[in-house]
Amino acid sequence: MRKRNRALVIAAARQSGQPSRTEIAKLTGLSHSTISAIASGLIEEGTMREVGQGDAVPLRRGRPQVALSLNPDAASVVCLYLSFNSLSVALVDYRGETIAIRKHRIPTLEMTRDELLDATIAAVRDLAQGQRGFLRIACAVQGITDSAERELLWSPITPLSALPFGPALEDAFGVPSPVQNDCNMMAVALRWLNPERYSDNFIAILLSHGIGMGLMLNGKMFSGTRSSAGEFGHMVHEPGGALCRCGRRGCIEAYAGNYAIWRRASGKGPDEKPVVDIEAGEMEKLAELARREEGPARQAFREAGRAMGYGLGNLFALIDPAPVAIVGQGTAAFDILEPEIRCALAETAGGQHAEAISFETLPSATPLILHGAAMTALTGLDRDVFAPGLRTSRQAEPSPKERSAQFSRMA
Amino acid sequence: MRKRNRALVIAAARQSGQPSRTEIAKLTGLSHSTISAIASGLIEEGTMREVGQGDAVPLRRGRPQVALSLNPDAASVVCLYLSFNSLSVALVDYRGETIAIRKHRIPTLEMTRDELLDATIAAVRDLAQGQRGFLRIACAVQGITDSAERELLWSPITPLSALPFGPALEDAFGVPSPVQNDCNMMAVALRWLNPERYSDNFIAILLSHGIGMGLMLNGKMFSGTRSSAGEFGHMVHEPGGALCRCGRRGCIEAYAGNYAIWRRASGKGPDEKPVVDIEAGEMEKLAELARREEGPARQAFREAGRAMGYGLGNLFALIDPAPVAIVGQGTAAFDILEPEIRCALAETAGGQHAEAISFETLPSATPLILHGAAMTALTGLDRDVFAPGLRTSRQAEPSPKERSAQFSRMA
DNA sequence: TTCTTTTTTTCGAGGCTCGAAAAAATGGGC
DNA sequence: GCCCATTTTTTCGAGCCTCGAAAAAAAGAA
Repeated sequence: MRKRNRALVIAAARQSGQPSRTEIAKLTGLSHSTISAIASGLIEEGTMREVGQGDAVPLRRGRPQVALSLNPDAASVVCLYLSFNSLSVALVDYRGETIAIRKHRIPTLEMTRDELLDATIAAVRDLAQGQRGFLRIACAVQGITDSAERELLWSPITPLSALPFGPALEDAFGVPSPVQNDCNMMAVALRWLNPERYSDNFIAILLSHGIGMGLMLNGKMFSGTRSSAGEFGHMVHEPGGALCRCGRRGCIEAYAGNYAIWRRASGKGPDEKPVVDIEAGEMEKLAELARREEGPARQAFREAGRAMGYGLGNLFALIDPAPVAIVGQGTAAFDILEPEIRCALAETAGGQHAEAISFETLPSATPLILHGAAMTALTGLDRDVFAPGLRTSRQAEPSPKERSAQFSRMA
Repeated sequence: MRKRNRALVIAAARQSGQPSRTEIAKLTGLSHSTISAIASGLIEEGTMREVGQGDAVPLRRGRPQVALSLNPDAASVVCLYLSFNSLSVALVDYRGETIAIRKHRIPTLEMTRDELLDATIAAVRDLAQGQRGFLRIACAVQGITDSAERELLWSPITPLSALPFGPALEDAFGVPSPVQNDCNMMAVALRWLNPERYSDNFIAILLSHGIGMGLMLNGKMFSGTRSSAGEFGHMVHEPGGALCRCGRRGCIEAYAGNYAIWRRASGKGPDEKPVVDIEAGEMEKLAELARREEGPARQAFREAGRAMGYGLGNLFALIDPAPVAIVGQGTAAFDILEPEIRCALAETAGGQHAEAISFETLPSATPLILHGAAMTALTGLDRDVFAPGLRTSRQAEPSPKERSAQFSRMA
């Protein structure tokens, strides 16, 4: 009970930055006395800090509020993002501020299993050198991860499969190191950055060489039952259709991924093997061409939009319209895609209110993904370290407790 | 806190029928003292009852366990199921045992708004006449309901829309009367009947004239954000394809619903307007024909299976394989459909482990739906009446509490 | 009849939250 | 410059709740 409320207070502080005790009381709905007790506990153990007047000096009568803040030195975490030819790492303090950030270019496609694992370990070691010990690593990766958040099951960035980043990092640094899908991290970040718009149900789509998606349902990240990642890009748009990077046919990605648009715009057939990478500039040129005149480029974007529109329609048929965030390099051409998307959407069951569906575009994905990973790591830390005992889901518990959980879910 | 544990105890009792205090303690994970206190409270207020030795007389030493049971007279609820030309009502006691059940044949397609509402009211009145007052009505309907569970937004059983069954029943009987999708009720029932197989993530598909689906995700019924009902049947299988009952084209239902199979098997074109109803015997004849020889009937079932397979594949691409229950008249031909479904599934991203996906068929839907509605009503009763104060989601609360909820979701 | 065993109840300790009241810290007005 | 009004924060006691230990109850076994 206390644990839950501690967690509540920490979450409130993390969200609002420098709240006073009174603000926390309002935010959490707990009484002033309770907040006072919890806050003094947190301060005493060094999790929180009083930081004087905060920013705004209120010119009101009465005892001034004293701003609280999570103690940046209470802990730090490392977050990293592994994508095609790129590895980003960041060190983040307990408040969520980035202390250091670094980006490495590595040839992921050609690297062996051990080279990939060692590269991530080296990147973390390099970043954290001389820093006080961090307590957790959050690893965001492009591709499908397992639901235990231990390894990368499959990824377009490497021909290898089942890469155990989680155990490797845990062995190297001795701290919990969950591995999660990059698009899920995007969704987590969006929720922190704009809780008004992105609250309990929304969709984050990453548009670049391939297509990924993160789904927030009922206020929780939805990761499937076994593996993670809603494979929106690999829903079938046309049974038996264009060749996809995944080897199957007719996937949405095989129409709307960069490689697909490029393939179509270059007049190549839908059976042509997808190319590995396309420069952002190249895509921009295609978009420019499509904006200027009728032709294969415009047609390519049209088909891309159509595939996405039907896919979204199918998604909405299942889960109902919700705010959509479109993230990544592909947003640069979203002005061309959007009319086609809406047009296809309107033809589907999910698109009944197609015009009401709201898209937001965010061009840069990496900062978002790192931020999501950081928040995931920090809330994990809160759960495990600063307010333990709450929801120890994966702990080996005696069956009574599990049963209890089952009943509480039913009730 | 007490409220939560009371709810836990009630849920445990409802699930296991006649548990002793010791069993409840095991099941809920609470201590014996707590159970003792809660149980005596529940018994005193008449919610629970001691029922002596229960069924099995244990031939062990020691003080014998005394079996508890929910008091059947503590309350009763009415559940009803409105489907094409049919209205079923049942009166259920607080234990969940059916006291009375009745089925009416009504021409839903031709009835006016008021006739439909009055028919449901009359059916409830007729059933409950002379019985002690019931405390809740649960209304399962074929079609799309709103997320507030007030009305039937759209349904294949009537050309009318936005039928306010909830308010109408509440006005007539003065008790809460949520309206929910029939397939969701199926899913709820499956979870009660077979929690081993149907636990936190599974899919219930109703196969008959049309196609419906209920989705259990993360242990909760997933109903979209605005309306309810995962419209699996109206996901697009072939963009611009066969004409569907809903007026759109290419929906899964337009290939796999009874009317679609019948249309294809009779050699009619995919643009032919769907017929309103087909006798079960007629469908059985078609299935027989398809089993016997190559021809349009077999081809029709093939295409039906293919549409379902791709649809399931797309679904699994998003939410990962989970147990599937296939319910309703259409299961009679599932032996013909299954190979095709698996074959199409294997071509999709969601079908990577197609052979591992498990289907269970249950021919009769109505009892399942009524049972689900009954359980929904009873757990609603538990929440509102027998353990109030827990999660009063829709109550007008001061914003602090809502905020609090927001934070707790983030943490 | 007495002993064992098992279930259920009782009792007291320890936590937790909350409301009310007190204490602290400031601006405003004279 | 002093006192009052106002607002925030802390303190204190009441009231719940859960739990463990011990006691009581209710059988079978010897």
